[in-house]
Amino acid sequence: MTSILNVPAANQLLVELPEVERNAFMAACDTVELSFGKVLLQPTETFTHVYFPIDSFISLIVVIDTDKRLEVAMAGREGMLGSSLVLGIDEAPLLALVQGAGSALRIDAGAFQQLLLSTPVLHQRLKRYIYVVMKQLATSAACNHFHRIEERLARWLLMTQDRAGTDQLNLTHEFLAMMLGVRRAGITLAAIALQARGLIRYQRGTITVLDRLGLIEASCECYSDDCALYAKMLPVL
Amino acid sequence: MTSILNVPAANQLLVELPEVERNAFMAACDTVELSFGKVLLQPTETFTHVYFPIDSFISLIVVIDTDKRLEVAMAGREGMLGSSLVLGIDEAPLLALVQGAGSALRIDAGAFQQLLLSTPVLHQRLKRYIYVVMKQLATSAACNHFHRIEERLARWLLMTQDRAGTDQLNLTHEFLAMMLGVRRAGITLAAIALQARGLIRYQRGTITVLDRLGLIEASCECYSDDCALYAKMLPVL
DNA sequence: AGTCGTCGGCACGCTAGCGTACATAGCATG
DNA sequence: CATGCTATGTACGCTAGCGTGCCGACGACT
Repeated sequence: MTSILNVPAANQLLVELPEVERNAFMAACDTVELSFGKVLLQPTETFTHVYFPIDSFISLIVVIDTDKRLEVAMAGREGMLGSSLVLGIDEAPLLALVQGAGSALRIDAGAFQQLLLSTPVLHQRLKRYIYVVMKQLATSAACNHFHRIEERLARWLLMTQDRAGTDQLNLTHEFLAMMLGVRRAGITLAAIALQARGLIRYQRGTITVLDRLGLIEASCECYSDDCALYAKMLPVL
Repeated sequence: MTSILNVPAANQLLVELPEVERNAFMAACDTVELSFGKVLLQPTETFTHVYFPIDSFISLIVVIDTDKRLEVAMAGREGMLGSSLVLGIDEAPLLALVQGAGSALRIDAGAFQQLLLSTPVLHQRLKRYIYVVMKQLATSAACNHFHRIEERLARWLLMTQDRAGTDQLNLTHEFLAMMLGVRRAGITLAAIALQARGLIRYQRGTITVLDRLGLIEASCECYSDDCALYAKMLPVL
């Protein structure tokens, strides 16, 4: 268990807060464990809590027609689930699915909105985060449209690796297919190609990143662009 | 020229403001004419002004690789250009292109941020607008990925018609191709199909919507979904 | 009236990815 | 060790859309 003092630093949005804000935040939150596959929110559901992942991460998914799904954003230690509440809206826009098990800081939705009134630094930082997410959503739209499965897969693996903090990822082709909105067989082909290039290795539900730099080259620009934007808007001081 | 009293009602985000807020707003803004094709902002450029279209409308476009472009959002009388400033960020995330000539209310970026401090109703309304845009960006991502050109074209024409307020649209296939991120020839085929179904008629740069309801049926759900969300989050009282 | 640039129709072969189906192989479980 | 489930490999024909290039038609402008 992480010590109380370190916890706020574990989520990037919460680092470097002034003492007062940190204390107020810590008083209002608790730590929860998120288990893989858990649906935290269905679209249009009302937020009961806001989550700040520590070593867990969450997929945000657009659902069209039950069988047509597409991940459009990810929230791990660099982000949060519930940014709509920063805008004063308590309705979830997307399906939120726990994609990496682990812990997260959790705050009651009402308490969170209250808290924001007295924590201007945090508030400002979260607004910047929303901006980043918006731009990433726009980029994703173009990426999903223009880029090939192999590039998109590479990008997705990198994003996941960043959030999982390990080069071993527990993922099936089936799952990846849902995330990227493509056929399972399409993922298999792309994965074979990436493996042949020596960038990843995988077997029965486990993918290992072997060559991160190579994978970055194999991915579309969108990955680096996203990273650059985040670093620019939400620098870790 | 629209009368001063009516102007605030001309943009949907500005309707039903309390007297005080309306006056403060009117004092800070002026009316400008936007001409077709004008680039109001390049991505990463700094906002100098915020625009609230009256009968003009603006395309927000993701640019990847110069020749790969995709419209991801539209701002007409129902929206605004510069919502990032509501989040305190003065950087434009996307390319903003005037797609329909007409007039718009314009405010200096700094004055706008000042104004928001004393106009809570407007501020809240704009935050709701940002939420709507975010959800629309996510929907667009899925739409561009899953839906066929013909459906997307139908949707796009409907969205444009709503903002143009006329059933005659001045659009070339070339332009539409850029908006949807597809080939010009792809648009031609889709347009032929829609015309054959009696939903539209067109000739040399002009498209006329003949059967709006039919066009809604021909479009993907995304159109109605977007409309429904807007109506729910930003009702015109 | 003639000229010329723009707009739209169309056709070519090509690629990515689809839907589906079936076969193999790893792993857990009894 | 046998069984059975699940993950992966692969193959089939098919479709949407691509890149390109060419042609005709419209219409603005001299």
